[in-house]
Parts: sequence; structure tokens; C-alpha cells
Amino acid sequence: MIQNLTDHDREHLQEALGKSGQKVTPQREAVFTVLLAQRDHPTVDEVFHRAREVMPGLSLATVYNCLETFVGCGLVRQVNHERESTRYCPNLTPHAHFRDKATGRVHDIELPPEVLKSLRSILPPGFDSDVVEISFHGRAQAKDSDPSN
Amino acid sequence: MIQNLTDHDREHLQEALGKSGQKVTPQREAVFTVLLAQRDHPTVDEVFHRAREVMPGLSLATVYNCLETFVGCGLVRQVNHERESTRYCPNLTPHAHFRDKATGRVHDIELPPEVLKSLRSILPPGFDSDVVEISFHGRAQAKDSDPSN
DNA sequence: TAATCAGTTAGAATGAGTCTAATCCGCAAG
DNA sequence: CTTGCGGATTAGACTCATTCTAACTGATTA
Repeated sequence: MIQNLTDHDREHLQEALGKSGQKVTPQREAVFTVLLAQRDHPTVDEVFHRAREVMPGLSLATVYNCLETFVGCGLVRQVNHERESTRYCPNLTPHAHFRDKATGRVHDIELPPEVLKSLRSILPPGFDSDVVEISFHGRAQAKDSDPSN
Repeated sequence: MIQNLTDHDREHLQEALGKSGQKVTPQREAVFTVLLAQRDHPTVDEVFHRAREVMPGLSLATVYNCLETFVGCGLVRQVNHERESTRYCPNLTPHAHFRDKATGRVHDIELPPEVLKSLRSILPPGFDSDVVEISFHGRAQAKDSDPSN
């Protein structure tokens, strides 16, 4: 079920949007709520359908717009795997993604700072990177108690 | 300019295809030649146009087919960045990719075994991965004498 | 009240990639 | 030879995620 945002989360939303000179709208709040309610890396379409349950008039274009806005102000991350639909992830801590061949599900894998550092160290001089994407592809033993919030 | 394959490369092609029960065709040879001639991670479309110069009747569908076949038998790797067109890379050694924001160009970054190992070590028990994709995104100081072959 | 402006909306347009059905080609059997 | 077979190739239609466009909404300002 999709609950309302906690005060804390609403503040987080408001602050991040505000910093980029944008405002909180009901649509943005609904989309953000959906993202936090079920952290299973939904596609735009999944977000759309979930958000519609709460706000029936919401349009797909708006969902695209909201998600783009969130990415722009650092509220969520995009996750791409091969050429599949883009997925969205509100986990902002440094982490890698693991895509389960069997189920298609995406799992977050914690990324210790020293591993991230050793990874960055392979860049030759002159290469300056702000983003590193790491994605594993394979099989995970299912022991999956759905990672909602 | 697109030269013919060396005997060594032609053997490589023949062997890899043969192992998966497929044969060398003029189209496959042309596409493979194009990939080796200019290792700049071309898109399908780029491969298509380059190969057409050598084999004017070649169709786009065939280029897709050839590349898929090559990926299937381990002759080349796919490189995906965000949702851009898939690119192809005949470098089979373990390496990461660096995508230059400014030029859109993709560079290979050598990946030392110990870094790869430390990366794999972050997978929790139960997660088994055969493929890891690492891609950096940022700016590279241009000192680029075209990486052909 | 009117003007403005960001945000939202529906639907059209785009474009990478896939699918389909027809054709081609090399080769083995007759 | 010539026939038949199967994989490869081809052109073009199709799919579908994403982007674009132009009209509309609603809050805020003049």
C-alpha cells in the first residue's frame, strides 16, 4: 500500500526541489511517494501505474517529467541495464547493482569506500569522472523478503 | 581505410564461429573487418555505414544479425551507456569503459585483476555473477591519436 | 481583471532495435 | 547437372521506450 510521505521525507523532497528552484506539486509528491514506498527499482511504467492508483488523472508524460526532475536535483538515481527500460532508485548511498538473470529483479549491493577508491584509481591521469556505474549480472539465490522501504 | 583481415584475425573469426556451429560468410567477414579496423566503439549504424563502403548491398538487419552472432560466440562485447545506442568493442581483455561527456567518445580503461577481484568480493553470499560492467562518466583530456587497431 | 509562467496533459513523433516473409546461396543427394 | 534443403540475408513493417509539441491549468504578480 502507498502511504503518505513522512514529514521527514516531505522535507527532503521540498529541500532538494527548492535548491534547484523548483516547487513541490501534488504530482511530484505522488511520484516521490511511490518511489519510497517500494524500493524495487521500478520502471517508468511501473511508477506510472502505481501512482495512478493514488492520483488517477496523472499522465505518463508527467511521470517522465517528475523523474527527470528528481534525477536533476539528485533525489533519485537512474539505473540502466543493457537496453531495458530505465529504472529508478531512491538509494543515494554509493552502491552497485546486481541484476538477477532469472527474475530480472535488481538488487542494491553496498559499495565500501575503499573498493570505490581502488576502482577510481584505475583511471589514467587526465581522466576525471564524477559518476561510476557498476552493474553485475548473474544469479541470486532467492531469499527475498521484498525490499520495501 | 578498411583493410582485409590478417590471416590471424580470419582464423580467429573462423574458430569462434565454428565453435558455435556457424560459418564464415562474406557479410560476417566484412562486419568483423570493420570492427577491427577502427576500435572506436562504433554503433550499429556506424558499423553499417563503414561496412557498406566495402560491401554496398549489405543490409542493416544483417549488421544487427552479425553483431549478435559475434556477441553470442564471444568475439565482441556490447557496450551500453545510459539509453544511447549500443556500441561494439572487439577488446576482450577485462576492461572498464570511460565515456567522455564532452565528445561522447568511449575509451577503454584497463582493469587490473586485483581490482576486479576486490569488486567481486563485495557480492554477498548467494550472489553469483558472470558479467560485471563498469562505466565511468566524465571528462577526459583530449590527447587522442585515434585508437585504430 | 489581465498577464505571466511553471507545470501538466494527450497525443504525435522519433528512433533503436526486432520481427517477418521472401529470397539467396552453398552444398549434398539423386 | 538439377533438385532440395537449411542457414543466411534482405527490405520493410512493426514495437515500444522515450521525447516532443501544443494546448491547457492554476497559482502568483501587475
